[in-house]
Amino acid sequence: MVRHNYKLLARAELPCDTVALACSLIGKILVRETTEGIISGRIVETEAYPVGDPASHAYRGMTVRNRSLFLSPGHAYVYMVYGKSYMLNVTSEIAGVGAGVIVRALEPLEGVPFMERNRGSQDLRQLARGPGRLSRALQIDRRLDGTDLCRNGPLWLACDDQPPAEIGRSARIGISRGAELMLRFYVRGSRFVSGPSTLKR
DNA sequence: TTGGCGATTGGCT
DNA sequence: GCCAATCGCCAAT
Repeated sequence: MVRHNYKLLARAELPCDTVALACSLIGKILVRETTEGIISGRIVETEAYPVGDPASHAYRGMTVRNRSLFLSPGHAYVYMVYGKSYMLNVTSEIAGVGAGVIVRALEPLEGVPFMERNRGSQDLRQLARGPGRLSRALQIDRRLDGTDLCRNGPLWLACDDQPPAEIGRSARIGISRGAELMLRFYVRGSRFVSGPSTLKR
């Protein structure tokens, strides 16, 4: 088994600006620690939901559901859509300002057998391709809402010395309001990126 | 209290 | 490619 060498990402390394953070998170590593072991993957796709964005859950202010979005940078905001899929976001902007970045896809690194079991599939490409699949693979649900991703714990962010990937930019997937904004970032050429092929160039 | 609607997915054509 | 499933949220009643 490949041994991966990475270290906890310091909060100071995270751009405060939402769009800058979305771009910066490409290539970083998401680490899930369970009692069974480690599951990790490299982030290959993100989307920014900045201040003033009509598609942002924070657009109409703080509610019981979205309050984690208003935490300081580097916290988890986890919510459910369509009654079945959990979405993981990394908060941005200073505390009190609601904004964040959704993590949409991972390239699996460690704990692939756990991911296969959690997803009920052995298709490596599909294990964490898409925000709902990613959460299922890493056992992410509302219990992890508000988690500090810049501290060792059940879920955290890491970086290694892998050279930066070539990053593509496009419109976001699956939204109606603010659909024209180019706020999606992804690794060009990665087969682990979600969405139609027209959004991978 | 209620009804419309998702930052999706998986199955079927 | 198309579409139903599924349920918590929240704006409007």
